[in-house]
Amino acid sequence: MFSIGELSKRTKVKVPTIRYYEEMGLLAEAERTSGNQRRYDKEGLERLSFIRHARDLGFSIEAISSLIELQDHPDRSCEAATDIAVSQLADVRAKIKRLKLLERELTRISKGCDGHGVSEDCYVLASLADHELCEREH
Amino acid sequence: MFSIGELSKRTKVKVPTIRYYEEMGLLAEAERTSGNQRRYDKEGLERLSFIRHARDLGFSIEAISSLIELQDHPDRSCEAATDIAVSQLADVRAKIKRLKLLERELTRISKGCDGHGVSEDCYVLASLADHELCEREH
DNA sequence: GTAATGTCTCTAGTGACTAGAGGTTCAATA
DNA sequence: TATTGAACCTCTAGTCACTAGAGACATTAC
Repeated sequence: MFSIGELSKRTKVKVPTIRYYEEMGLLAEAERTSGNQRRYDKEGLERLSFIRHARDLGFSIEAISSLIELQDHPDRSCEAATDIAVSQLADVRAKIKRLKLLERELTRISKGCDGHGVSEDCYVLASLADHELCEREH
Repeated sequence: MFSIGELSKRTKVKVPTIRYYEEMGLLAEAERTSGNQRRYDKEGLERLSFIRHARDLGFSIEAISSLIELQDHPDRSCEAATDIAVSQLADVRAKIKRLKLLERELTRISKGCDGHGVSEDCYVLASLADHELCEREH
């Protein structure tokens, strides 16, 4: 059994975040010492690692809730889990797509001014003021 | 002179968002009718278009504030403006990089399970539980 | 026994909005 | 001119996933 600080060190999840996950129902309520401090075991550690990893991959708290629910019922179909992963993947791909358009536009805009002039003639400011100056929709 | 609803239509920025921008100091306080309703002119329209475009490109409210400050002083050096744009570009590139790693990992994970089994054997869930199953850091 | 560190709960703040309540004003029609 | 209905006003609170800080209590090392 170890403290919340120890759990934090092992999982690299900050202490207040652990408490937050408990409040959100992602982590079961921890056992307490006689002095009301939380104590964790291997199971708590594994669950938090799971959450941490899923968060790192960009899953929402809600999605992680569903995944944990499935984990707790090993006999259920895992269709929902793959659905969540696939939708998360689609999300990531959409974000990449959009960011690439932005990158293109920002690169163009940045190159338009070397920063040595005055604001009145700045291509960066002009570009932002006038969408027409953009190469394409973004 | 036109109403906030009209401004909203022309810029595609929602009405409460316009009020929010005013509160944040991005938009000057609008003139009011005798009945206390906001009225805008061409200048307000142009400024909001500027904000909208910058937000679309992912600039933060704070960054936009600085850009507007520069816009209002046409004689100042525009170095700060190009700095902001360049740093925004770096930001976008960093995000793309990270998302590509995620995409790779999520693709691999998604392919590992067709969703027809039970949760106990699900590769998606196993991957999330065990970071070691990942190809690389993400 | 004491001191330092860790932990507790609670409230409030972050960014960029969005939603809703309850009331007022405007513009178009009868 | 009177009425209606849409648009507008302010204010508060909610979103997401935390993060920060205050003030009090517990644990651990010496």
